[in-house]
Amino acid sequence: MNLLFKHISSRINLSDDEFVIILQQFEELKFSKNELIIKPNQMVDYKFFVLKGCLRSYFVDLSGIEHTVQFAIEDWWIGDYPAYFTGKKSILNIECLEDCTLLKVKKENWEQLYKEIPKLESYARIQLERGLASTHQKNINNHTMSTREKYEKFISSYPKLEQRIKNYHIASYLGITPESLSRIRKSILVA
Amino acid sequence: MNLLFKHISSRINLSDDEFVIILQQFEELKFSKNELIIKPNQMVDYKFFVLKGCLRSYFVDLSGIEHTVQFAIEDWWIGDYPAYFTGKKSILNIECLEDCTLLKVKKENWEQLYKEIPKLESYARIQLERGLASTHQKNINNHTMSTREKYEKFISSYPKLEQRIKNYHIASYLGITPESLSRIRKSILVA
DNA sequence: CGAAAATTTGACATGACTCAACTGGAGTGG
DNA sequence: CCACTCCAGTTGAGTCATGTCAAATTTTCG
Repeated sequence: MNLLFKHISSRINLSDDEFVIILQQFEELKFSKNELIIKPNQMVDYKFFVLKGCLRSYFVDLSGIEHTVQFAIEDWWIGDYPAYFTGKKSILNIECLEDCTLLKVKKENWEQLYKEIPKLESYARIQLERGLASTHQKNINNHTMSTREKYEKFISSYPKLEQRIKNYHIASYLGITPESLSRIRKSILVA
Repeated sequence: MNLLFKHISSRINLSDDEFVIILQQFEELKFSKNELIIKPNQMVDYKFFVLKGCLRSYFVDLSGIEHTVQFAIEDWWIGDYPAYFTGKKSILNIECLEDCTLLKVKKENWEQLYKEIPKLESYARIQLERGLASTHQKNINNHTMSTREKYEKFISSYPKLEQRIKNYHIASYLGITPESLSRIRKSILVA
């Protein structure tokens, strides 16, 4: 079964016919490992659903340091949401960490679907609510947990991700240096 | 003009009649300074719109330290969103920092309104999108900026808030101790 | 096998924390 | 009007986690 159908119909009731209408607005694209599917300073009026592969979004600060914002694997949405939602130029890079197969949809087409299939706006709202709740939780964890605890939480929350991702990307996601992560990993092994 | 009408109609077109229907689902409540309008471990199937006053939401970690998540003044929504969206028990306290006048709406009534006034779901989605975009931005700032820069950004972004709020609440929002904030303020004065 | 990439280790610097003490202002009661 | 208390904010000293920079080691992959 199509991963996107599964994803949407796990949140709202969706007929096969309706899904056909939805899928018509999507474009299936393949990208190679290391390719950047979004670069900073672009108009980003589209977002992606991952059918296969692994990606990360990150931004580069003034010192040239990369900060990973999000990872995505099969069954996840990914995009430059600040840009997508506000219409401003992109600030993120989105990079394929593996060869990827993605479904791309333009914002205007996606929002047009709200009119044809109103309950799709409920799906969108539910997704946003979950995103906001999890971002809130992540913020809370950021303030509450030690770096070590954040790392342990990350690998226990996303065991599938951890195996597919370099440690320095995890470090960049946790907001620490690879050296610090290495020391934390060592201290966990010893204990 | 009613602040809530102004808020909604700045995002979507809204007739007076429709607003009457919406307002019927709200309850106006007054609270005193220092009152907690939400405490942890409650069911929170409602949220608030601020007509007057100043509030903050915060949680208490295992060490007993308070972490301020959000401030709200006139024209802002506030609630325990993780609890509201997920249906789980609350984790936040929401405290009145001044005497407050609030509009309360229950989740089920609010969502019922989506059926009567479908474009209200667009309003909800737009609010969520902005919330998510600003939370993303806040996360980015957290990783990019020094504590001093975060403080300077806070007071320049919310000059009205700063005057109404104790420094130790700002410190708690920035995730630092009041002592550290004091030292940062001193270093800014000297420079 | 050999080169490049990823990870680990060491030495030192730094920013924030903790804990304790002190300052200054607002409000209160004698 | 003064003494007292409370609260917010400031200051000082010592500690610790993480950063930086450089080098060594291990892993990956053509």
